Parts: sequence; C-alpha cells; structure tokens
Amino acid sequence: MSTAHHRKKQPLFVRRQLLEVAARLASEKGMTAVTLDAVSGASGVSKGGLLHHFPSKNMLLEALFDSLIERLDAAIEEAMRADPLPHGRFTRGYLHACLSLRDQPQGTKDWAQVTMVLLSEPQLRQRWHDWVRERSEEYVGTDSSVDAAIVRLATDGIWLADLLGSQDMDESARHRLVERLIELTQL
Amino acid sequence: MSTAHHRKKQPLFVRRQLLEVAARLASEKGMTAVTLDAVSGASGVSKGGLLHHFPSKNMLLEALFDSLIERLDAAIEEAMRADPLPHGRFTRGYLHACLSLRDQPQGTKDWAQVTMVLLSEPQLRQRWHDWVRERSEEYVGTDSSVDAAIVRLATDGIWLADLLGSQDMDESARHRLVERLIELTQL
DNA sequence: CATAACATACCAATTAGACGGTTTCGTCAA
DNA sequence: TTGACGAAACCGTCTAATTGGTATGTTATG
Repeated sequence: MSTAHHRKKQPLFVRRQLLEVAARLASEKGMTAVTLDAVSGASGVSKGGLLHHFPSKNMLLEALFDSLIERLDAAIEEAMRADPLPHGRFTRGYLHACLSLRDQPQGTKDWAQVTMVLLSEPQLRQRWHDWVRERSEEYVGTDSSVDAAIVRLATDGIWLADLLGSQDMDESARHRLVERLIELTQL
Repeated sequence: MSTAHHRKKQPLFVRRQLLEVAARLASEKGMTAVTLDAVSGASGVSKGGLLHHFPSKNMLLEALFDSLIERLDAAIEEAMRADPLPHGRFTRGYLHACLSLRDQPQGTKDWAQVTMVLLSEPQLRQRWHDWVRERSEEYVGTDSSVDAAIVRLATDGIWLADLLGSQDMDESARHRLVERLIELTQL
C-alpha cells in the first residue's frame, strides 16, 4: 500500500544503512536492543528487506563485525605506510589506527562501543582472536618486544576507556601519553 | 505440586546461586541468553522466586555488576596492603588484582567475560565510569604519572585479552611482561 | 522476461513481568 | 514452652508484547 518500495533501488546504500543503524542501536542501547524489528524500523526498511540483505540475525552481526575489521585493517595499513622505521611499525600503526578511528564522525560512529558490544557475543570472539593471532604472527620480527606488547595492550586500554565516553583526559595529557607510547615502541 | 518449595529456606544462598547462573549464561552465551526463564531454569529456582530476589531483570544485572565491583575492590585493597612503596601503589594493586581475579576458580568464573558483557549494557557503563573516576581522584598523589596511566591501560588490555581465552602467551613471557609493568610504575 | 530488490502478512516461540497461592521463619505474648 | 501471626521466601500459571524467521507478494532493473 505504501509507496515505500516504489523508490529507487539502491542495494549497496540500503545495506550500508542497515549496518549503520544496527551499530547505532548496539552502542546506544546494547545488544538486547538489536532486534530485526528495531533495525528494520529505524532504517525505514521493511523486515523482509532486511532479511533479504542478511538472511539471519547472525549474518547481520557478522557482517557488521567484518566491516569494523575492514576499517581497522585499512587504518593500520595507512598508518604503517607513513612510518619509515621498521622496528615497532605495526604497533605504532595499531596505536594510530585506534586513535584515528575514535574521532571519525563519518560512517559508523562509536566504533569502540560497537566493537565492544560485538565482542560480548561469544560467537564473534573467536574471529577477533584469529585476527589478533594472524597479526602477531605476521609481525613477529619487528613487534615482539615486551614494550611493544605493552603498548598494544595499552592501546586496547585506551580503546576500552573511550567506549565509556569519559572525557577525563585533556588533550595535552593525551598527547604526552601517546608520545610516551611511541617512545616505548622504539626502545 | 513439586516439593521444590518445601526445601529449607536459604535466601542468601539462592540469591548467590542466581547471580552465578546469570554470570555463567552471560559469559558462555552472551547477553541475549540471559533471560529470566533461562536463569530461573538453570538455577532450579522458579521464575517467581527469581523475581522475588530481583524485582526486575535490570535489578538482576545491576546486582551482578555490584558483586563484581565488590570483588575487584577487595582484591585491590588486599594487594595494596602488601605493598610498602607508596608511589604507584594503586596502579600495582590494580594490576595484581586483575591478574589474581583471572585464575580464581572459586565463585563467579570467567570474571573478565562477565564484566565485558555487562559493560556492553549502556546502563551499566556509567557506574563503571564513576568507579574509575573515584579511584583516579583518590590516588592522584601517587599514581598520576604517564607511565602509571600506561600500566593501568595495559592492565585493561590484559583483561581484554583474557576474555578471548587466548593462550598465545606462555608463562615466562607473561612474567616478563608483568615485571616490566611493575618497573614502569616505579619510575 | 528473469532476476534482484524490496514489501506485507503471517507464525510459533519466547519474552518480561504480574499475580495469587503455599510454605517457612522470626517474634512475642500467654 | 507454646502457639499465633505477620512477613519473608518461595512456587506455578497467565498474558500481552516481542522475537526471529517464513512465505508470498510487488516493483524496478538489466
């Protein structure tokens, strides 16, 4: 009856839209709020349309996770290309990538929160674990020092702190923190 | 009809039992699996009984969160008592507490995973944030160096890595890591 | 016209919680 | 010591709403 599905078909845009809405719901209201009805409703897409793009709820969550990992990979690679020093390069790339993803308003907002929520789903933990393992094996030659490990762990800590939206660290303190972390990767 | 509710009344035990079951469900199957039916069923307690102890699902989750924070506080305090050096004492206490809670099989298992899952609930993030803020203000005199902040962030990172159940760090590597972290708190 | 991109209408199962009942416990008077 | 008696600690059922998913359309696009 509605003219909703008379609109122009734009599968890629709709798919992207659905993922973004799912991400927003997850970060703002938690996993229990990410239902098919809620996602389709908030997207202006029917449930049938949603299930056309993602055959099941799990598929939706996995796709969301994939898109986040993709983003992260791209950001790391970009940061690493701008880094001339091999030693600790991956660790610095990881640090910069996490920092840059933090304040990019484009696309999926609240990256940290979404990732956190997704990691709270046991089914997706394994994939994250695999991702970490792959990287740590790939860069074992340049990023296996104790200090590098500490920097990467601290990066995860920053990521974790960000998701609380806590603004208890001013810009200069943060800058000193990052400077020190980079220094540690070069030891 | 069953004789189940003829058993001896042990409110504290039942309450504790319910929290443990909720924690296990959360860590093993994610938040979406923590339903009133599931918790009451796996506890051998009726739904009525569950709702008697925790008037709503939110109350149950909050109580679970409280019990975890309690544990953490106790572990930190214990670690700090055994530490003679004031400088960086809280940071070391935080580190040791997180490490010790990791491998205590007693009571609520999978502490990290449960905390993670709970933090994925936006309603509970604020409380964690408040907790962090309180501590960082209380120990501003002894634990406000950049390196101390890094150690605490890295501790969060370890906590995060633990919840993936990744065993990709052997005992000696871990020991060196902790040694280095402690060293950083003393600079 | 064939197929992909949607929409609408259902469905069985599950959900949080309300409700009223039953059993035990603490307490205090007789 | 007993024995009411109110309150706390349970139990089991009911329900309205929501859940993930199916089945079957309708429209646009190549």
